[in-house]
Amino acid sequence: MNLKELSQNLGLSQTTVSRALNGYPEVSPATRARVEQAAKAFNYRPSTRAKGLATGKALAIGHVIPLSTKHEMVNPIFGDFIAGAGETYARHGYEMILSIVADEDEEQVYRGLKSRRAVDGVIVHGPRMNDQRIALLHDLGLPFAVHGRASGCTLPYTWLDVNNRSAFSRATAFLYDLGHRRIALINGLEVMDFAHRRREGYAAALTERHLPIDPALMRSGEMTEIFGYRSAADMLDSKTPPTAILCSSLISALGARRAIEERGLRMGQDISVVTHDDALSYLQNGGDVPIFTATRSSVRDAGRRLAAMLLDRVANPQDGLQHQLLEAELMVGQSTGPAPDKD
Amino acid sequence: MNLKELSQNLGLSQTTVSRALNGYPEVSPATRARVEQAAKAFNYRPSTRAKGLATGKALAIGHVIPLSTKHEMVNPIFGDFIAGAGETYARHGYEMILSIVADEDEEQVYRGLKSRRAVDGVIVHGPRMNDQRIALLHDLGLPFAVHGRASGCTLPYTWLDVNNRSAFSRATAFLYDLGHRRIALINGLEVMDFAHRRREGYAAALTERHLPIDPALMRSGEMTEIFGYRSAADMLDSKTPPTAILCSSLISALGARRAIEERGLRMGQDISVVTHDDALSYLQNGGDVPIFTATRSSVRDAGRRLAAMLLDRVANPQDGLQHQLLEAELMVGQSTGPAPDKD
DNA sequence: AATCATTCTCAAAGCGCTTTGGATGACCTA
DNA sequence: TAGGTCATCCAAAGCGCTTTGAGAATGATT
Repeated sequence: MNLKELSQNLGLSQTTVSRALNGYPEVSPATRARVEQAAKAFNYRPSTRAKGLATGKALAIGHVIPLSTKHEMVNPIFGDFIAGAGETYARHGYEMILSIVADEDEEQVYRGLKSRRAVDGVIVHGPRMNDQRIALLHDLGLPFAVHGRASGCTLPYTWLDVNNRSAFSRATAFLYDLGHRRIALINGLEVMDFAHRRREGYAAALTERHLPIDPALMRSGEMTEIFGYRSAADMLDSKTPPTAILCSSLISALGARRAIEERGLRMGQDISVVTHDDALSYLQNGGDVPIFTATRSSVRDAGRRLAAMLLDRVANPQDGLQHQLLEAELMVGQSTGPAPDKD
Repeated sequence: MNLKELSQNLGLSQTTVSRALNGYPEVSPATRARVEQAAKAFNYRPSTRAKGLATGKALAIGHVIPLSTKHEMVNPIFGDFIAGAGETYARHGYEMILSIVADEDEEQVYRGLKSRRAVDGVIVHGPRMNDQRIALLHDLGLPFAVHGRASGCTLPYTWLDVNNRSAFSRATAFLYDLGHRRIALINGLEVMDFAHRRREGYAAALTERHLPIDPALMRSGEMTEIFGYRSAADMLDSKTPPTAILCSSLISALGARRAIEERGLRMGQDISVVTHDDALSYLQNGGDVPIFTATRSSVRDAGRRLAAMLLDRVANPQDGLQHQLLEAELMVGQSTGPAPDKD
């Protein structure tokens, strides 16, 4: 069923039917009702392509997901983020177009989306330090919004980020207050902006408290279970092991816990662990009482919000750029406790 | 830059330029080269929408991801599956359109994709037993391909599946051969077809070996870490604990391992564990030597293949339906060993 | 009864592409 | 020279929608 058939069916012109369906005022309520009813009955929906051609809008938002080139790894948080964004798009009649792409092809993908006029805007995932994508999108004139920020980029842009710096500095302070003095950091890849900020927060909190920044207590890598395990095992086996560990992800925290328990240590007593928790649907941090003490911020909620910000930008390009900085909650669970006595 | 501008620029008609770009024979090689060069120089790409309108193809494939209604959970395997499918689409100039949707809205989403002519076909994720989506898509006349199968559906359809039944029956046999007689199953939700088949394979292997099927040794639920932990803990604490555990996912296997180690048991000696491993990029089963003995099948590869099958179906609707049944590898790792002596 | 404002409705153009059905020469053949 | 083939290229229609610029119909006003 297309517009033509529908309008013939109703004995009206295409114009009238189109206007009735799109809420224009120059249609009588009676006619509008009749049209809407028929549209429903015939399950009529305007062709996205035709509508897009006519209006010049694509009614679609692109998500370009970078593939970590090293391990061809898809960041596991993106499922939840996208679920959140999808909710927003569904509500606004937008489609989500997904490209998963290796770093070296990214520029071509953005250019393609632009020149094929396939999307009205894009979401930038996983920003790195000095991310060149921001300048590229600026040049292309393609509206975009960034999930996170890119330290070192001077250009203004729309973003939504968790306050990673403050989250990790608070977590470090929390451990300090429990008496911990050797606090380790098992971080994500520090070319990623979020990981860089987390380290800054961690380091700042240590420095404020006149604690040394010890490279032996810092690890950075892709946040897998095995990376968490190896990093923790390695540090725990050293001559001066940490009494507390700060993890960048629940997945690597699971690995850290394994290393801890494997050594006969009890998490929350012998060793404290704090992790960041993205509140992923398939990786819940325990039930009512969290297992891990965590800095928590829902990535799904971030998806909802950032998508809304981008749609807003697309609809009102003249408005100023929006930013949202979300504070993570520090939730105390069973994985932290006072530092054990030294002796 | 659009076709009109490009052709004016070249002093050719739109027809010729279009033909040159689309590989039609009635264009001289010289002209074609000139056109291609200019297209590259101006970074011209035909508008997807206009092309779609003119050809009647959408040049897009829809992926409808069901949201597990209970916990609003996005299946963690879908990231890798989609990465694989995306590779195929990129190679063929197709776009991927994603909808993440709660069960109750699924029908509307499929109808919408069809009536808006937004996609040429869809991939069905996470088929359940007697899945009604298959009949729906059949009725709608929307080409589709299923990742998995739906037991109970009599209609023919294109699918790609891991041989879950044989994988789990082989894994069970493997444990039996090691001397295990009390083998537990920590399965996914058994409304999901894959989980159903895994249980069948498990049960069949037990029955063949004249072992009883003990409901006390079987758990079914969403495959989270905590579910694996609780299920394993529960069974290990019973009067007659299992000596081996079969897990449906690496994530729940991690939980099971935690329960095992928490009880001072050694995995691979006191308790054996076999898990299914989807070879997810962010959840690797150890390095060179797998940690878990596992039935392994790359879900990313499945994405690549199924996408290719669907594109083939879209391009050649008259051809017969394709099916692919992949056998999982049984990889022996460190988590299995002979059953401990009874005495 | 004539005029005007107000609703409501319509025909047709246009969005950027593909594709049909020629048209135009150039080059042979007889 | 006329007729026939090719090899190239083109004008225009059409895909399904929105939107412009008007045209009828209605009712109110003079």
